[in-house]
Amino acid sequence: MADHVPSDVCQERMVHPENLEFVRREMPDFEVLCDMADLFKALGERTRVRILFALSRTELCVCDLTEILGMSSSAVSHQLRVLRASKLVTFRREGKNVFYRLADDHVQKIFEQALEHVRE
Amino acid sequence: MADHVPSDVCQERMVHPENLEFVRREMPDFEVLCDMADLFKALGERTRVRILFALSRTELCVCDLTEILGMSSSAVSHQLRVLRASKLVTFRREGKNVFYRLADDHVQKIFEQALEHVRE
DNA sequence: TATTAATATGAATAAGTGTTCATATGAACG
DNA sequence: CGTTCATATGAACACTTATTCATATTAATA
Repeated sequence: MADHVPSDVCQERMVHPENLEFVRREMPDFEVLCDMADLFKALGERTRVRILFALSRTELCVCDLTEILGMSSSAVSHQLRVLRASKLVTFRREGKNVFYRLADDHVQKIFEQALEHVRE
Repeated sequence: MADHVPSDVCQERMVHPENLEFVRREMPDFEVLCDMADLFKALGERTRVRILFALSRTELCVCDLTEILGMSSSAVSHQLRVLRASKLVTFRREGKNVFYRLADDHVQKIFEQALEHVRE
């Protein structure tokens, strides 16, 4: 009967301590994980995915994007703001137009994996 | 003065038609893009990123996850539900425990790219 | 300078989402 | 069978967010 008597420490739950330690050792910092979540949050929206996919083909001005998406320039502009904040796009001004492009090619690679996952 | 007279079609905006056509030709279907957005939406949350990172190291039961995250089992369970719905995790039952693991390794590759993007 | 086109932004509203709390299910075990 | 532990789920609340509308900015141009 003695074999289920708790040790000096309280029994708690039936966890797997070796797993806990292993995982804790390898987990990135909480902040880094939050930054990643924020990045995915920026990617996790219909309009923004469509914008990014369009920009993955070629540089485009806001006006082009409104045509491609069939949305108001205000709505597009608000979403571009989010993408700018996440450093997913950069832009340059040329006269009255502002041209947007992808900030780097991480997005493309992430999209490739996501496409594969979706198409299974 | 005749050179800015509209043609038979109304003038609309100063878009770049060659870009529009090029992008439209290459864009995946709207549905596919929505599925991708939903995938990123599932990835775009602190708790879920932490869960997935933990599972990327080893299979874990819900109880282990509550310990690692320092959260209630209810909160964890609700998030696992979302991850299940997005087919990001699978699970198997073993007695009273339910063990979760990543559904495939797309997530790992996506995480690698995201980490690189965050660390720049 | 006044006007117009392209883009940006603030406020407001409607829809979505994460956690907690209470409760339910499901399995082992006395 | 009744209890206990592990997990799941429904409802509610607080919080976030995407779009629209109105308005501001910025640049070209008459």
